[in-house]
Amino acid sequence: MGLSYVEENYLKAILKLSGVPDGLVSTNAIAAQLSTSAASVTDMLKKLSDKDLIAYQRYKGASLTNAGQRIATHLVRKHRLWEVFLVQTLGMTWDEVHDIAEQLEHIQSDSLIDRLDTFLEYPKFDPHGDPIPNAEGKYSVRAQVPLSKLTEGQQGIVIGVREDETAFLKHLSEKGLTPGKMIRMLTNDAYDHTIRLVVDDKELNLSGQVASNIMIKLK
Amino acid sequence: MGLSYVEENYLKAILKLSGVPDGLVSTNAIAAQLSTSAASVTDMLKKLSDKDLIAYQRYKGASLTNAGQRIATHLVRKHRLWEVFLVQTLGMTWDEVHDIAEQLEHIQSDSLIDRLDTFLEYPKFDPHGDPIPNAEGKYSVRAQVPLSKLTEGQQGIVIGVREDETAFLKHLSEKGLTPGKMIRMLTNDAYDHTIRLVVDDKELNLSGQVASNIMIKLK
DNA sequence: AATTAAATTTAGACAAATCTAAAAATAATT
DNA sequence: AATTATTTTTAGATTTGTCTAAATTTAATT
Repeated sequence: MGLSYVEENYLKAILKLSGVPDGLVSTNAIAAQLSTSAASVTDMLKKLSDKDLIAYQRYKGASLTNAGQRIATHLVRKHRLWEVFLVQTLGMTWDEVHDIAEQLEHIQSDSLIDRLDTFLEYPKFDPHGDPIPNAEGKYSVRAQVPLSKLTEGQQGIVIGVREDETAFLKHLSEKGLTPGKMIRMLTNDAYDHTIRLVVDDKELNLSGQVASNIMIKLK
Repeated sequence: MGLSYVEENYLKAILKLSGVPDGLVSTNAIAAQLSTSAASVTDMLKKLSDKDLIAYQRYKGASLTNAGQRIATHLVRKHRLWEVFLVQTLGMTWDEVHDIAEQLEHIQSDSLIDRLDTFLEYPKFDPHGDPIPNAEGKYSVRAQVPLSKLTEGQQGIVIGVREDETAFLKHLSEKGLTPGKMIRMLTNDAYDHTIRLVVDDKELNLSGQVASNIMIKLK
């Protein structure tokens, strides 16, 4: 028997939050990520622990087991392959595909995903610039740096963003900051974290906050 | 707020069973269709009736309201468009797509379905030969007759089947009876309902039961 | 028409996933 | 170290969809 939609979302959330400190993800962090209550998270952590998909200790936090990581990574693979399909094959825009892929990632069929991968010609990155794990769960890497780290005069290409909120992506689209765009840094003020840059021969201001979520491949 | 996965399946089941008598679908018929208990069906019928998606009278049966029919027809449209995608674009076989489409039909995004329809170039029939409702819910019709009605010497093309059980479809695939195939009737015994016909220059026997579920377009 | 059979509904219970409010454990501050 | 604040867990209730068993209604038979 497979996992429920909900269980899968918990595993994905834990994977997403696993980047931090010692790999232990807190109850509150998961609750925030999934917009649910801490009490609900505790219940589910027990359940996933019983299934040996996470290692969990009361009051300490949780981390994925190998089995849990395999499942979560496969979900990421499916999500990102579907995003490529939606943008590349169906012509949707960059900022409207996340919520649909969030549904499509739960479709159960390995044969379907293998064939989709083949049809799309084995893409390595999704439309937001994030790497797509292969069938064995391995990621490709690409040298990238947050836009906020660039110094005056440096140039590069937008390859992706770290957030996937629709509002944020729409905001960037309106400014012309979509993957593939060439940019050049004009001023990057170290004190008030305000940034000024050039895209498509137009000058643009950004907050340091926003800039730290835009990933650049240096030229 | 949209409907749940389960509610959608009930509406689809009622639509599927609506062909019969006076359009009233019985509790037991729905229970059999969905492999659930009659008691569960009764509960759900009340719920769908409260939402004005079906007209329901205790002990009498249920029928779809206009609103319910619209939703159910849209589900059928999504299911069949996805089947075309799976076969035509991803190269899956005729007999393995039903269960996957059963999941995909619940994905919520009108924009996605419109674009899929465009990408597939507005197909009118799915790989099993069933008509695909357009965005307004209208079906195309195609003159067709069950294989069991053909008389000796008549020829035609297989355009679809009535069943969608994987085992049944696999059985037909093995015999070479897939949509598009030209067939010619040899003998159709009115008494023991046994049929003999030619496909791909090979002779074949079929039971009347099986033949009545294979639809033919006469030449 | 009375009885039997079948279909349908009600009653009560259960599992999954969620919530709020209160209790317990851990972390931070004075 | 003692107190306060934060985080996490427990307790108990709720919703959705399901089930079995019993009661009721409708249909079929004798």
